[in-house]
Amino acid sequence: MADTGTQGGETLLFLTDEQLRKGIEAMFFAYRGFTADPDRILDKYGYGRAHHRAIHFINRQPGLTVTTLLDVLGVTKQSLNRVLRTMIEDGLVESRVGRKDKRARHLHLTEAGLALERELSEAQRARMRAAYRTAGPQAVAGFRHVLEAMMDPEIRRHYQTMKDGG
Amino acid sequence: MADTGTQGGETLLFLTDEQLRKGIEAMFFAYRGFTADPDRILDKYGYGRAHHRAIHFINRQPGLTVTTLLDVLGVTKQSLNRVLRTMIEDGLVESRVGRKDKRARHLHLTEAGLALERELSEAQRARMRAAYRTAGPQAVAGFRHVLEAMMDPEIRRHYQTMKDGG
DNA sequence: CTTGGAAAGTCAACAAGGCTGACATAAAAT
DNA sequence: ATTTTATGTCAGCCTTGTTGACTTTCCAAG
Repeated sequence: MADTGTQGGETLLFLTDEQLRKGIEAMFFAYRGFTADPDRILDKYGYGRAHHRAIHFINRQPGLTVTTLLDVLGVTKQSLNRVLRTMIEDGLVESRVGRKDKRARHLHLTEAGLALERELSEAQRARMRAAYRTAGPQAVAGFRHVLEAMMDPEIRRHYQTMKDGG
Repeated sequence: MADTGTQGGETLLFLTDEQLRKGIEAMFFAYRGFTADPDRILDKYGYGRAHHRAIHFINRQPGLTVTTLLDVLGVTKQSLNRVLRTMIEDGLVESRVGRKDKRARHLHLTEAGLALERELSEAQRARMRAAYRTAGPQAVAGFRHVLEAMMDPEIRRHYQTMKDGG
């Protein structure tokens, strides 16, 4: 392997403005690909990305409260409530009153919600899987490492918390 | 180094659904970080992400036509025209009638436009640079590799074209 | 020279999904 | 008893995406 390591000399080539610009464009274009497949599916059902994000995290952490979800998504409660309400009305999401704290609402996906989650995440994972396969395990490790370093510290907490199935 | 290579056995751990899910969340959270700094700057001037994207690609390829930009950004001309018009009125962007083909409009940043571009891209590159530095050159190569594999083929063309300063 | 069609721009209308502010209710905490 | 927290809701605003219809300009082919 070529030594692109960290010791000396012309070793920081990867930090040139041009390299950084390419990284920025890569993020922009890749994110488009990342959302393309789910967007098409969501469209069929009259939903949008906001619904997808909510579904994703409710599935990830069933029973989480509205406040927790708000925190993870980083939007206002009015904004979240709009998408949550439609999904509850449509029978994709169930909102259960807390046993201990009766103010809290715990969110769960219904069978229909789980079905949509699977359809969405299968499409998204298929693309991710293809990219991973093309790039190889070492690249995947690097990918994750850079993305993690790019997050805001507060957000990184959410990410890592869910690592172990918080 | 631990062998995470491609030969056999438990070697495809990185393709488990759980690993793929983590990659998906990493993209989501990292993209938030990626746009956070420019968003704050844009807000000061009353612009949005759409303006940033236009500025980025006009700077990248000065003199490009509206149609080309439309193609790169993947939005409708009505949508692009709205942000372009405000930036032309505000004196950030200049639209020059083509010499050969007088229908075509060639877009350039003015001094003011270049100044905003610098402000935006410096902020974005600073974050990128920090992430790159933390992760190291090998990780950066992997990062770029996975992102590239994640793009739609048609989009990847744009990306690679601009690699050499199209 | 006429005409077909591409490039660009504009107007109108609409939708998703962000935002703020104000306010209501229930329940927990002090 | 009072304050704080969690949730939900109403109203209104903004950005940025969409479609559809239409005009002007002008290159290029016939």
